[in-house]
Order: sequence, then C-alpha cells, then structure tokens
Amino acid sequence: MDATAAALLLDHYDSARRDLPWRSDSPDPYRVWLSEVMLQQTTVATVTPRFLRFVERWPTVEALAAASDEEILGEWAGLGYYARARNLIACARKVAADGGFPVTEAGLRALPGLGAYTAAAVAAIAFGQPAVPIDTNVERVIARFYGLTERSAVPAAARAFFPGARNGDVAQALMDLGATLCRPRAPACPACPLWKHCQAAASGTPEAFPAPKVRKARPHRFGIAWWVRKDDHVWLVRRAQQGLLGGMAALPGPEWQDERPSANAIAIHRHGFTHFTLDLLVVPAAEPPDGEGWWQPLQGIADAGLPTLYARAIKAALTAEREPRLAA
DNA sequence: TAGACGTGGGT
DNA sequence: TACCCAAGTCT
Repeated sequence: MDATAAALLLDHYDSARRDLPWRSDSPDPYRVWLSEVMLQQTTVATVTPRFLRFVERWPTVEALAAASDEEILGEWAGLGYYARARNLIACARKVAADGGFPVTEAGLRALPGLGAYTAAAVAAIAFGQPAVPIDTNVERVIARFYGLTERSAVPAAARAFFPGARNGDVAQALMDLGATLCRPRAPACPACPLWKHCQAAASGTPEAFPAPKVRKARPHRFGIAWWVRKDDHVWLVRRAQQGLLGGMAALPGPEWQDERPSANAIAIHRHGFTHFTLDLLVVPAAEPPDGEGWWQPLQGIADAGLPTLYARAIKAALTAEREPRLAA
C-alpha cells in the first residue's frame, strides 16, 4: 500500500544515511548483532566508541566467545543494563559452538538477549530477511505516518509499510528518521521525505502521535559502601550474578534500604537508576568484610571495569580524603 | 504483565 | 534540579 512512501524513504536514506561503524553494504552478522545489543536503550553517541573498542579487542564472535567473563564485563562497564553483557557472553559462546549465527528470525530469537526487536533487526540487516524490526523509533514514525495514537496498532501498520525487500535498509532509514527529524519532541517535519504523506503532520500536532506512555514516580533508597584501604589499594568484591549490577565489580556493603542509615560517611554519592534513586554512603572500615574479594590498586581505578555507580563513589571518596572539608 | 534493569545527554 | 528519552529483554 505504501510502496511510494517506502521508496521515498529509501531514496532519502541512500543519499543522506549516517555513516555508523557497524553499517556496511555487506554486513558482518557479528558486528550487526553486537551493535544491536549495545544499542538496546542506549544512544548511538554512547555506543559508537564502545563498539569500536569491542571489535578491535574481539574481531570475531569466536574471539569474544574465548574471552573470560571478567574481561567482557569489564569492557562493558559503564554501558549499563548489565544483563545484556551476561547474555552477550552466553550468546557468543553458543554461536561459536554452533559454527555461526542462525539465519532465520526464529533461530535468532532463541538466542540469549535477542528479543523480538533484535532478532528481527539482525535477520533483516545481516541476512536480508523480510523481518520487520519495531523499536521505539519505528513505532513513533509509523504511528505518526498513519496517525495512530494507540501503540498496539503499530505492528500491523508497520507490516503494511515494510516492502519485504530491503527491510534492513527500511528499518535503519526509519531509525535515522526517528533520531534526527521525527523526534519525540519538536519534529522537523518540513525536512522529512514523508512529510506530504504523513497523517500526524497533516493534523498539525505531530507530537500527539503516538499517545505518551504513563510513568511512575521513582522512590529514593540508601546504601552503604565500605571503604577499606590498604596502602594504595581498595577492597573490592564481585556482585551476585543476578539482579542489579549483576556480576560486576563493586565496593562491599550491605543490602540497600529505604531508610537513611546512620553512619559516619566520608562521601555521599547520589545516583539515578531507572526505577529509583540512590544515596550511597561511603563509610571507612578498618578490615575487609567476610567473603570473597580482592585488593584493587587505586592507580587507574577509573579504568578498572567498575560500573559507574562505584566508579563515581570511589572518585568522591578519594576527593574527600584529599580535601576533607568538602566531604558531605 | 508490569516491574526490574544503567547511564548519559538534552531541555 | 528534575524529568524525558534512548536501535529492549526477561520474568
């Protein structure tokens, strides 16, 4: 039905597409998969340098599969949503053991960390399959193009929009459009190749499509991180594999709680997570707590593979030690 | 199925 | 400061 719109979109894409390091006329499935997993809920600007470091260190899925958990989690540190890294490891090892990536959408969907979107994206982009990847950009552009307020109506509309041939390019073109012109707020309609065919633009209030999602308020929580120094080292532990920051290096400490604890902190780091904010109190202790851990040299601690929460808390503690008057 | 799950940049 | 948003997945 919308061969015209898809053709206009592809013409625009062929002349104006962004040059991103995982894009190629002959895509490497490993690079497509790695980039798609990194891009889940993460911006192109954040992913680009991290992607380049990953593929330089591990140029193939076999090389990645042969790396240790600690190496990969350390390279992922700071990217967030660490379940992605744990699934990345499991997926790489399965693909390497199987001798390559599955070619079909269903086969890809069965791999760890590949949901409906990523399986369709890899199938379409890397293998030229007629899959229809629907991410937040595609959802927004399609909803606006057809004047849909209900997000539940988008998948059927998207299947009508996608031509079947060049679905990977159509998807990337829609994502580029969503990121640069058809933005959530203040869309740049006059510059859009679909402007004259777009229902939302014709309505005069394109931002009203699709209807906004309802959001809940974030609670506030508190935590204690023990600050145990010896010479120029600090005691670190590895967090449990499941749950928040699962498998990542961390300062030791008890479970976080809803009430503010009374403790003699040398620094307090406030950190925002998706579903709550945290005040992490950094509290000096003389000896490491019971359990596994190691002495991490403070030299180059910023590159030690810590998630941002702990990298920032340690930085605040070191600053407080240097300038006690500034401590919270 | 709704909540858990990170972080950085824009406004 | 605070909220929005980002190439989602898993349970």
